[in-house]
Amino acid sequence: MTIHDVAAAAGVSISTASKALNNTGRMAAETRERVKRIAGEIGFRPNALARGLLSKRSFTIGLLTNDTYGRFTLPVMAGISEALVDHGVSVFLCAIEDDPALGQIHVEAMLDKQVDGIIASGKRMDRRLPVDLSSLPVPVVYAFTEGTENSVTLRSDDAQGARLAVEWLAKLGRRRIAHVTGPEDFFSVRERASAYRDVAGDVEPVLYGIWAESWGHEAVGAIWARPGEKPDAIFCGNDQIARGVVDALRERGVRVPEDVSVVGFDNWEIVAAQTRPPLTSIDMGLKELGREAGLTVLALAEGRRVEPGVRKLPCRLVVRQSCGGMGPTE
Amino acid sequence: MTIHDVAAAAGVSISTASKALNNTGRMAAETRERVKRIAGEIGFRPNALARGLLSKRSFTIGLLTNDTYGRFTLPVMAGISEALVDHGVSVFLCAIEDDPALGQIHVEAMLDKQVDGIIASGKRMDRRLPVDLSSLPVPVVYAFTEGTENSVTLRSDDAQGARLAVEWLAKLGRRRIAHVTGPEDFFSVRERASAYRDVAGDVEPVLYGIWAESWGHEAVGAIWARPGEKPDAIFCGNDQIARGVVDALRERGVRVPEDVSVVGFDNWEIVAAQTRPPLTSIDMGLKELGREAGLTVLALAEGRRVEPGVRKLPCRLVVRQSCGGMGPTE
DNA sequence: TCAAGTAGAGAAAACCTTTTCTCACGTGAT
DNA sequence: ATCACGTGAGAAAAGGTTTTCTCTACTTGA
Repeated sequence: MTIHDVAAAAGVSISTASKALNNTGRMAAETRERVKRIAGEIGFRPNALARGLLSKRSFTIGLLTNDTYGRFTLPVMAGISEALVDHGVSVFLCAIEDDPALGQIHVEAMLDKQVDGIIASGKRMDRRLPVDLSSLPVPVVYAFTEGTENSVTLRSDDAQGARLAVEWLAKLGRRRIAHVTGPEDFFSVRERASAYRDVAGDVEPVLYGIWAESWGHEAVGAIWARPGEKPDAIFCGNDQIARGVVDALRERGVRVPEDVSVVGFDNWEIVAAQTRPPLTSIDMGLKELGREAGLTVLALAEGRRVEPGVRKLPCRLVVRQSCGGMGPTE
Repeated sequence: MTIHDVAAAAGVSISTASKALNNTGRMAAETRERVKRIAGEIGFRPNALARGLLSKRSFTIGLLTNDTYGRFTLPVMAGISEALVDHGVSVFLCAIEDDPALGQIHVEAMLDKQVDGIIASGKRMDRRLPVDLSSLPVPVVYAFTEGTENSVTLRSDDAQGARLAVEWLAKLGRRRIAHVTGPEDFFSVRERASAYRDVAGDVEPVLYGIWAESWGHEAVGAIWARPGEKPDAIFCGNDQIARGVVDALRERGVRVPEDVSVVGFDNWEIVAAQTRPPLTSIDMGLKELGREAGLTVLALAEGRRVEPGVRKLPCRLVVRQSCGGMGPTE
């Protein structure tokens, strides 16, 4: 089923068939219509390989990630795919763990297949993928992972997200807002903590730990073991910690949200929705991040110029029940 | 950087260069070596599009899924990729939600790109993808989703998995084993329940509900509200339910695993490992499933014959701490 | 010394599509 | 009647690779 068959069936030459189908060239309107109709009838679909060979565009991009869980990559992937499917672009997903050799293999396989571009993603914004993408013959966009000098990098605005959370708590009348978060060596952690400090002041401490429920438990233990006034809100570094915090509070007889409001970060449905009460959380908009990354790499592939540098996309607050209050006012 | 360049640099014709690089044809060993060396030096990599155009093999396959979360698809994907990367095959991931139109678009895009085959996967083994793959010009393998008549379908052996769980509980001395599981209209649920019944007998009931922690809570409430003897073990339909069960038991002062052993299903790290105590669970071996699916579709693509029908892959028990006892004896 | 055979290497076709160039024919103007 | 021009359509090249066929020159055996 090639364009030869279409041409033969329509009684025209291959070139005429091609021009008819692509709406190019000059020809009688009747001819064009006839070719199109016949192509439709016999179900002709052009071979993308042949087309790509000539046009230097394969309508294919690669998504490289070391995020095994897919916690971050999957929403990003969904966004990319959603944005690009309309442009006829398909996406190679390459999970490379943290193996440089595997990364190299995948990158080479993609280059051989003439991908129009590569999006690099990861599980942590301040770490590089274990493979050098800085001098590839195709454009590269970094999404949710550290990019190289002069590259296009997309990330969520953690500071803005943190502010959103703390301001929401403040708006609900909370004054003693604590912050329980992940390891301090994460850039996101420092950024969120700093924004938290700006809005919440010095009333309560920042507790650094690990990204686990158990740490949320522990942190509540530590705070409530302390003499003096207790916090009336806890802003958590992610939803898992928040879940640990909520569970620990409940076990200790502290009511959420009546006595203490809790906000999580990530809006990881599976955690946030299953917590009792369900968590109000900050959504990093990973799908939008993916969409932007997809459109950006496409623009670069088409030769359009894109300003290099880091672009931060806004987070948004998702209100559930762990804070009390009504929906967001904005 | 094409084979032209290699030929020119080596002072041979294109055909000789090609034959040298592919270890085909007749030529002086010295010539072959020289061409190879030069190709390596100038970093020549053959254009897969041109190669595919001729060979009718694109070394590309598609993974179609409607599993948005990626809970099931991601491990399957990892297995596929792991198995196929050695063969130079890259994988298009297409998330089609439950949208037939979107599915159609993705399938057509993949066919245009001349994929060598398609693997269909889903979030539920007894449901079809919302797109008909029964008469495609490329081989199709179904993994963790219902296939069509005469297709190759891979699934996990839920009955065997359930037996594994219940036998483990029995081996630990548990005699009153209850089963709290998901909606009865799931095939897996019925299969697991039936295997449970075979091994555990009629001592305790099967409680059907939904796939959520809250149902685990509720179920414990219902069981403990009942007069008479309580179960000494609960086999749960998935890890989320198991987590709800464990939490509910703890809240009620029932000790896990001392008083009641709990086994989950899915071995979803993020749930199983964060539960207190961490869940012993049944792993469906999704990565192996993916690996098998990958190798199978590759075999079909290469024209090798594969027996159609349903192939069940074994589950395995992953021991953590929610049952007591030591590691598995087998 | 000549015929037959073989090793080594190149020419050309094929894969499928797009695009540029060329050509034939008909129309309108002079 | 001749010229210029526009219209419609086909021929051919290009893209990068593989594969089959062809050709030359040399080796071997008689």
